[in-house]
Order: sequence, then structure tokens, then C-alpha cells
Amino acid sequence: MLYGTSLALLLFLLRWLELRYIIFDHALDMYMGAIAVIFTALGIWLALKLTKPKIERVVVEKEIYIEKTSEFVFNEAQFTRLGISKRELEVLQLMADGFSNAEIAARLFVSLNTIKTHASNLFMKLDASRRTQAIEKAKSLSLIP
Amino acid sequence: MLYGTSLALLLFLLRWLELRYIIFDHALDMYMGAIAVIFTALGIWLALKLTKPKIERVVVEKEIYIEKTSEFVFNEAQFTRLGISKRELEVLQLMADGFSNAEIAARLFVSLNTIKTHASNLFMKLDASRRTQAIEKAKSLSLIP
DNA sequence: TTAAAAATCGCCCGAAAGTATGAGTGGAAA
DNA sequence: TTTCCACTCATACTTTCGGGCGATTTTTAA
Repeated sequence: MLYGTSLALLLFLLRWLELRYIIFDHALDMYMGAIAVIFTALGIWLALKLTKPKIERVVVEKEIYIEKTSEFVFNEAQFTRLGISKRELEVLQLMADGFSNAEIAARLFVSLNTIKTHASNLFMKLDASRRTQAIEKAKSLSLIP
Repeated sequence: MLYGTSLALLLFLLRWLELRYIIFDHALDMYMGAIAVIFTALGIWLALKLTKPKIERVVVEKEIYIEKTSEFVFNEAQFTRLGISKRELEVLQLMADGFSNAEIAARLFVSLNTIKTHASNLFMKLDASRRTQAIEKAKSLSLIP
């Protein structure tokens, strides 16, 4: 056992000496190699450190539900965009409330024909051909509650 | 002029010689430097080539406002209380969507008269005399969205 | 199987609704 | 002052709606 151990140690020593010799013999090459490795590492490090990260914009759509019970907010933008007049809006409102042209006329103290004209203009502006369509559209545009 | 030119040339020659001497004198250093530069470049190239592109995720929150059509809950109670039939409800829905009787008839593959009958029955049951009124009432009773 | 309910369709007629066109008035802006 | 526009009204005509009535055929449920 002792013999075996010493033999192994000797062998190790020889190996180490051999290695040292090789290293010594090829000192320049090793030096070059070391430099190459080190500077390669430096290059990698530099590249990783100094490259600008590619910015990726992730749009997360956050849905916000508006309570229908929340009080009606009139859409001024659509109102002006469509060029609807105040009087027309009144008529539209009353139409949506289920009044007939005659009833609207009476309520606004104007003639039936006037209401018809307003209605006609409304239909044009709202791109509708029936009062029900106009009401639908107006509601979806938040022109009326 | 000739004199000036030759003087300049001479100066250039001297400079060149001086440079060569320096290079020769420091050949090893230059060599090392070149290796360092080359391997640094190699490292950078390696890093850029072999690493996944750095991606920075920027989360942008976009708020989307959704008209809370909040899960329209059909009012079964009112539906049965008023004795409205399924077919009538269909007609009611299409009326609310702004379709004319003729359009509804075409959509449901029945005659115009049939739609008129359904409409008539609806008006009775909803205690309305106009389709706009019927729609109003139906909406308030949550029979349609 | 049978009665009730629902769905289908027809016809007539008057009342609304909607179209097209023209025109007068008053207030605000240019 | 003139021009523009919202508002008003009218006539004439077409289309759609809605009421009233009756009828047949499915479906559904007792």
C-alpha cells in the first residue's frame, strides 16, 4: 500500500514536472493564447455590456368597463362632426322617446312639416333611412342617452 | 519649388524610416496588440452572433373603454308576464335594430303581413302604438339589450 | 288525441312617415 | 351690408306603418 502510494506520488510529480517543462518551453505561445482568451472574453463582455437592448413595446390592453348606470355623457365631438343642430337634436331626442312627428311638432310648437324637415336632415346626417335606425345610431354615438 | 519638394520628400522618408524602426523595435508588442485587437473583435463578433438579441420589454398600458353592455340579462319574468312569444321577440329585436317590416320579413323568410301581425301583437302586449315606443318599453323592461 | 297556443298569411284602409323641392325669416359673422 | 346658416313652413307625392278582421297551418302540451 505504501509502495503503491509513493509510486503514484512519483508519477504525479513526473507529470507535473513534464507539464511545467511544456509550459516553460512554450511560454510565448501560452502567453499569446492567454491574451487571445482574455481579450476574446473582453470582447464578449464589451459586446454584452454595451449593446443597446432592443426595445420591444408590448401593448397591454386594459379594459375599463363603464357602468351603464353612470350618467350619460354627451358626445360633443360627434355632434359637431356630423353638423347636427340643436333643434335637430331636440327632435332626435323626442323621436327616441317614442313620440310621433305630430306629437313632437305640438311639443315644440312648430308645424308637422318642420319636424319632417328636421327628421329628414337628421336621417341624412346620421346616414339613416328610418327613425329607428337614426335612434340606434344616435345612441351608439352617445348623442342621446 | 524643386527644392521644397525634395525637402518634403526627404522629411517623409525620414519619418517612414523612424516608423519602421519603431515597429521593428516593438515588433512583439505590436504583435500582441494586434492579437488583442483581433480577439477582442472576435469576442464582440461571437457575442453578437451567438447570443440572443437583448430584448427589453416595455409594457405600455392602453386603456380601452368599453361601454358596459354589461352582460345583458334578459328579463325572463317580464317576457312571460307579458306573454310575448319567441318569434315576436325576434321581430322586436330586429325592429330595435332599425329594420323595416319588409326587411324583417326578408330576414326571417316570412311574408310582410306576418311581420305586421307580429308587430301588431307586440304593440298590444307592450301597450305601445308605435314601434319606437315599443322599442323604448322593451329596452326598459330588459327584453332587448 | 285533441285543444290551446303560436306562427303563418291575406286584404283593406287610413294614418303616419319619409322624399323632394322650394321658399321665407332672423340672427351672427365676415 | 351682405352672406351664410339654422329654423321655419308649405305642397305634393310615395312608401311604410298600424289597425281591424279573418283564416289556415304547425307546434306544444295536457
